[in-house]
Amino acid sequence: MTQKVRVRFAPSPTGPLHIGGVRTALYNYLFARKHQGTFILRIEDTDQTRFVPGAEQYIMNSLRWSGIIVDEGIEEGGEYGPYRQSDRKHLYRQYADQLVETGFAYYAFDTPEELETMRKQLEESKATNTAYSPSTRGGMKNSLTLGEAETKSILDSGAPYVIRFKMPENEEVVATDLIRGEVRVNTSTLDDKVLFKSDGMPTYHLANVVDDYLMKISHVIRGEEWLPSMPLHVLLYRSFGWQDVMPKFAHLPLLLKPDGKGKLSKRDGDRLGFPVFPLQWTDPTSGEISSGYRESGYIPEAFINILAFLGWNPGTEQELFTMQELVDAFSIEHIHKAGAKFDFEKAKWFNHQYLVKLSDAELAGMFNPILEQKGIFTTLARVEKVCSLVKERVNFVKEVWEQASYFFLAPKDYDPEVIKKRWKPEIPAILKEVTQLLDGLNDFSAPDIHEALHFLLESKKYNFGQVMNCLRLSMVGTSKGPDLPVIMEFLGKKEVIFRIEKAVKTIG
RNA sequence: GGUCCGUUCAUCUAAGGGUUAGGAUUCAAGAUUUUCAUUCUUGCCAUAGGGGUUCGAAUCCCCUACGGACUACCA
Repeated sequence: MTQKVRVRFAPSPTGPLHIGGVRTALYNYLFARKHQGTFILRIEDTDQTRFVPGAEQYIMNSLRWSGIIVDEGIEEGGEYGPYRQSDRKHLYRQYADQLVETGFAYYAFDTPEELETMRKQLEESKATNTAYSPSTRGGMKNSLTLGEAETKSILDSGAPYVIRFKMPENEEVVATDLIRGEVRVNTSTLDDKVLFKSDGMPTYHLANVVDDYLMKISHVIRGEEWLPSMPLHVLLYRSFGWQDVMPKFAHLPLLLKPDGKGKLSKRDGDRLGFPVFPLQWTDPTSGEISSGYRESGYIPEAFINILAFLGWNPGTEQELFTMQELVDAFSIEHIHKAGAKFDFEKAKWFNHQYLVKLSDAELAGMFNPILEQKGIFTTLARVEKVCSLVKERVNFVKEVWEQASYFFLAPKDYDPEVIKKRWKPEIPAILKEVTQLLDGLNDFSAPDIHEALHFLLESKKYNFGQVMNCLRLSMVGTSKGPDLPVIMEFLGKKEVIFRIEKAVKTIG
């Protein structure tokens, strides 16, 4: 790589960023870091009608939570700013003018109604290309058909106009995509795209090419939905005379809806049973709330790991990667060509792997607020102990409570299945013996409890599994959880005896 | 409709002319455990179809089917 790597993530702030967008940002970021390059965040807000308050901040917050660090952007600054296209408005006009002057673009004055009529007529006549194009522009109202004088007078009158790209006729455009190879398209299937809108703003196509040029972007890594416009962009670079510094293109496979059809979209919200947004989002107009990965209890590192593997793989059998490991392993060659469906089950597994790797103190720090919400205030040491005992059995922090409530509260009711299977008529008497035995222990520690229990049950030849399970039922309310003596040590002698007596009284 | 892109287990994917087509998740069974979970072992499950090229094809070529994207003065 001779040229310095500069890549950009260029979302449009029309709502919350969904996970496909985060993945695009991630791949750009990994590529930049891998090559000691620069990762730029550029906001593409040239469509004023689709402005959504809060969306821009949401995008920046999402990247930050994900651990994707922006080098140049609105908040970070940089030599190539501003990084919001609406703040660059004054820049684009001259480039559109340049193309008109050099004959690569022209003015068009057709009204929306006239365009609609043209399309209808073309459809009826079964034309293969129903667009504003070399074959149709001759019948429309534009500077090509009206002549210089009339064009000038319309322009001077202040009438609305757009600037369109003058698509060459019947020319084969060859463009190279780093993931898919050469893509060939004949310009006769393309159209005279609007470059500059009547509201004074550029369209995506113009702004994108101009900004990538001005910001010295080396690689354009974006979603596959842009593949069809790559030929147009290549032609724009050529028309500007920038072909020598044109960035390389890589079009990422799409993230698909898991239930089958189509690319994942913002509207999928929570319909599929999992979040499509990194952070929770409240729609500013409807007030509708969409859940986020952060609020659902995903660990950011796990979230990134999951996303990284949707469309890319390291070529080895390693699956758990830190961000730095992803940077080291990443390469565009290993990006898969086909779209990927999100696998919710595997996402849970990933989160479990990261949750288990958390230290007890870290997990306790995340679980303690939930405990306090339940009205339980205890020492951090005890919370850590509980976390260490249950973390293997949960996928999310919020599940810790379900697995650990009995450490803090005596069971209210007892699993009828377990009662039916284990609670025999002789049990209350045996538990009475157990109570006396435990009461006599000086050191109420797990090893001592363990030893005493074994001694009693073996010497009296009691059914080990039966008694232990009833004891567990008394402590936990069902047959689950870690080693029983460990639970009992945690609860303490007084509470243990209380729970045994309560169970005997309740179950009978 | 047109243009372009794609297609390996249910899902994410490996194998870039020669492997019993590998791994992971899910699911099932077993082991371990007083229980549940973890863990470990085992199992089930795939090259869309058809033609070529080749000694040999998941891999290269063509056709078909299916899927997707795009086709706005949206990005």
